[in-house]
Amino acid sequence: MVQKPNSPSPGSPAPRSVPTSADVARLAGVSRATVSYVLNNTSAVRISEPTRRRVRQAAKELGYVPHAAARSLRAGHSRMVLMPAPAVPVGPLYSQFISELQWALGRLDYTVVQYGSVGLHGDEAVRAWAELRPVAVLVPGAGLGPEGVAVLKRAGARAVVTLGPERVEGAHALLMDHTGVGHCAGRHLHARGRRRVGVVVPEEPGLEVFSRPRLEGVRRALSDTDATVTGLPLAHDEQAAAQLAKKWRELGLDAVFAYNDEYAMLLMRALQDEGVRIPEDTAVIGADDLMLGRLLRPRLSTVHVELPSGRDLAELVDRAVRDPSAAPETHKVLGASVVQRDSS
Amino acid sequence: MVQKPNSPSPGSPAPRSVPTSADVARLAGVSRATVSYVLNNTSAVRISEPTRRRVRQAAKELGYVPHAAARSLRAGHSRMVLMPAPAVPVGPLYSQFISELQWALGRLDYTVVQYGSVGLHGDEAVRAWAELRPVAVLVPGAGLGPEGVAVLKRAGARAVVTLGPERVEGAHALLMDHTGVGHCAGRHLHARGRRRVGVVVPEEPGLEVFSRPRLEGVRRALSDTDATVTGLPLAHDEQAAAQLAKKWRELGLDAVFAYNDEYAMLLMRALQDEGVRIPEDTAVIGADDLMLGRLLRPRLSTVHVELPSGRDLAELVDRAVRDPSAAPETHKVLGASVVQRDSS
DNA sequence: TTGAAAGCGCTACCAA
DNA sequence: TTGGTAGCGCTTTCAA
Repeated sequence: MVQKPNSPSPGSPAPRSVPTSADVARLAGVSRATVSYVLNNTSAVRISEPTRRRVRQAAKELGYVPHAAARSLRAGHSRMVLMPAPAVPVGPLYSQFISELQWALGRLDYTVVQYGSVGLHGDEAVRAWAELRPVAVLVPGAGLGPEGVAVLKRAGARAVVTLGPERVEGAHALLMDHTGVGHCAGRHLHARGRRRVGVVVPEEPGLEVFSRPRLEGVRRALSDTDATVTGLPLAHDEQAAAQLAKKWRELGLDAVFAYNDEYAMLLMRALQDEGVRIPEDTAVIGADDLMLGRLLRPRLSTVHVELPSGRDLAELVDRAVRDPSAAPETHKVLGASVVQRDSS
Repeated sequence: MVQKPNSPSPGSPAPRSVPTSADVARLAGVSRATVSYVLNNTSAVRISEPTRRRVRQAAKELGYVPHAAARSLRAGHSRMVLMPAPAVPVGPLYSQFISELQWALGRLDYTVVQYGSVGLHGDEAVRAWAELRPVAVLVPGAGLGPEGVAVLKRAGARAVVTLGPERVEGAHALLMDHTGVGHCAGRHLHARGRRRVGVVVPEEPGLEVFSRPRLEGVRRALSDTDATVTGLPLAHDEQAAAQLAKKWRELGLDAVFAYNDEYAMLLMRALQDEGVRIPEDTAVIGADDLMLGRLLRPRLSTVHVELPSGRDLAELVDRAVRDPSAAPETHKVLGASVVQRDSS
């Protein structure tokens, strides 16, 4: 390891070691305490203007940047909000939600960090998050159990919020109940007189969290009726769609809920190529209300999904951090409503 | 602030303070050093099996999780690779690239962290990153200058890699030259006999980094020909597209490069609604080779863009971290090739 | 107005 | 085989 040179040779771009507040103090001819006071604008202490200038000058000269880890170690807490980064490419809706959330939390002076936990699983992942001692953890999807929540809290997390299908003991919950999406679609198709309903279930791994409840929602919507529900596994791939379309007539379905707009587009094209008329022979409805649905012909009916606003979640987090002892809040946050166009 | 209780009342879920290695040591009846040895499997030191068991048992009992900040403070370095999280929702290609990269770096025992720098700008952002003392920083897009690189390096970053349009002094570069994408498209359209070429330029903020070079690339491809190039500002919005389509004939264009497949779909639909025949009246080509292009009719020609593999970038990072003194590498990594289908 | 020093949690050196 | 302890960089109390 490189020794810290007391007097770095000036001019040469040698790999000098990282300047600390002690270096700044030395250069400015003051103590480390004074440096801290000046750079943090500590109001409880009056520092003369000339001293301030000297310190700031020295800091700039050395390119001093404080060490966040040391700071939060000393402080005993940080303002880091941790979110595991989703492993699967998730849609534009969610991306926008994240951006909004980051912005809102930033305004409340939190730092949002997405942690790449691609390789890790369950316990391991939770421990890795806990090591960072975040003040709050936002966990999308399922996979976090009550033990996980306990680990995080014991590691000092003042708020744990799950964004997923169900409550988890000890954590705040933004209930994103995707059965509602399916339910909506199912009711709609039934109301349009359809009785043999197919439901696309993506084969891509990682999407089960959404696809299973959406299918279940359709089932539930139609359980007390004479309609039938058929799950249709489908890869996001032209060939797979063509294959499915080929045996469409023998499936005898008169409607399909296509998981989301992208799968709907895929399937619709395949069906049209196969001569299936939409919506006469088969009604199609997607979900997520993406732009592309409006551009298809016939225009794609869809289930509009309303995510919570990033601002609201940010406020929940802030509230929870300020009063960790408050009872966990549970909010149902997934609005679902049908946007009928021409495909159903 | 809560005082650390020496004997936490058992049973009650009171907000006990976070257990430290000292707590584990106390409970196991050993020293902190021994705890560290056991939990880190330090091979240089032999600890008896009974002691190991006692330590591990105590750690589990307390739910002990080491404090990453303290550890890396002590160690003088971390294995955190920092990436600013993109502010604008970026496509599936990029998302997948990130996932792959995270996975690959994870295998090399790095921890990837996406830092939400939505509110921050330039200098501020760089300082915020530097405070975390990452061992490497990967910066997508433009916006990082040589001074920024210097700040990061002075803060101990052993590697700085830019993923953007141009080299930055002192940093490794993955040159993603989007002029190549436009150039490809321009050449293709010219070869197909088109001479009055429109180029869609998204109005959405944040996309200029890509759209400007793509336009420039078309310009360059056609600069020595008799063809003309017209920039076409367009919002990602049905109405805007309809408006543009309405005045299409007076624009007198016989071809358009639509920035990417999504804008291409948008524009194509508007043109078709306006009775413009594709490709007879106007050839259309998109970019990014998304699935949706294959589903359009006519099938959409596109510029296939080849991002670098996550594994390659991970290896570059690792190499750079191991030998920070090595000269910065520069790689051109944006493959671009036309996929001709039926729209051009 | 400024400085000396303690201590956050951890690891690694040296001594026992 | 184990323990004592210094010290990473920072903030903050207490004293001067």
